[in-house]
Amino acid sequence: MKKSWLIYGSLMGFLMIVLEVTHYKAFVKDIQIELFGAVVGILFMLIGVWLGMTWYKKKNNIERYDPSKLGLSQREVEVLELLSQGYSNQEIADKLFVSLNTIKTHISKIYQKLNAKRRTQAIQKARELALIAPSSE
Amino acid sequence: MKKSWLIYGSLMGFLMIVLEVTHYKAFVKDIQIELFGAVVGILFMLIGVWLGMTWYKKKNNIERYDPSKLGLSQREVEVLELLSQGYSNQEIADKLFVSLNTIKTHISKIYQKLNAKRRTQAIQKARELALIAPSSE
DNA sequence: TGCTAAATCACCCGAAAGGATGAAGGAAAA
DNA sequence: TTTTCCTTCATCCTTTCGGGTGATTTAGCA
Repeated sequence: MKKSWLIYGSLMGFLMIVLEVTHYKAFVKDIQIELFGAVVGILFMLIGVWLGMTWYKKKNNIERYDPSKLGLSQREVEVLELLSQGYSNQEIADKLFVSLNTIKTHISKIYQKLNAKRRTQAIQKARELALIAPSSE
Repeated sequence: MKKSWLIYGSLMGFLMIVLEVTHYKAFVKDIQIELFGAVVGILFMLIGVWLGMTWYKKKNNIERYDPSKLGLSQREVEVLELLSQGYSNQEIADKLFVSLNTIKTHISKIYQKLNAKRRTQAIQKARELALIAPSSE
């Protein structure tokens, strides 16, 4: 996080200098403003592309969390796994030999801990955090 | 593929106009060239970030099963994608600028075609068939 | 040009899911 | 031995989902 901002800052600083130089040259040598705009545009576009790719890469390279670091208990992970496999609450309850209410309680806590509002969102987050099998079937 | 280029093209066209206007104003009202450069830079930076993320996303997308082989329409795949990203029907409707009922209809057909009973099951099956991104954000 | 599929939207109704809250037994830790 | 957490279960209530059905418009195809 901090590192990317350092790089970003450095680049911005560097660009300011470049802009200054370009700016004066543009004035002194009477270079057309369109060319100036084009150069600036291309430069920033390139930086933008690089930044975009870097950020996206980082975003998708989240470290695999230990379920316990999120406060998820074994049972909750178990439920989460079945949840992500497309089972209904009732089916999960049957599989784990507990009541429907129990499953609902577990799932409620899973939502809190994963900061999810829906089961599909919980699946999504669990997948991002690699809490569940990559493409479990 | 073609769609992204359309968007890109449109944006470029739009920006050309913006640049033209900015350009003339810069001349007429004697706005400083630094401001012009900054505006151009920020605009292209934004586009660049967007492009970078989009391209990187595409690059990392494994080939997907042909949705048409399952009889899934483009729109249905689109809905399926959002579905798998954890959005509620209402949210999907808002994102696609259609009514909730429309989304429900789409989803019903998706279930039929994927032979799913629940949205979580649809996600599961779509993932198995690689109809959707492996770990789409 | 009539047929078909896609996309859109609506209404009704029951099922499933989710939120809030409380409670109780047991195990582990402080 | 308190305290804390996990697991279990419950009730009440609201929201979301999903099934069924039907309708309209538009675009492509035969």
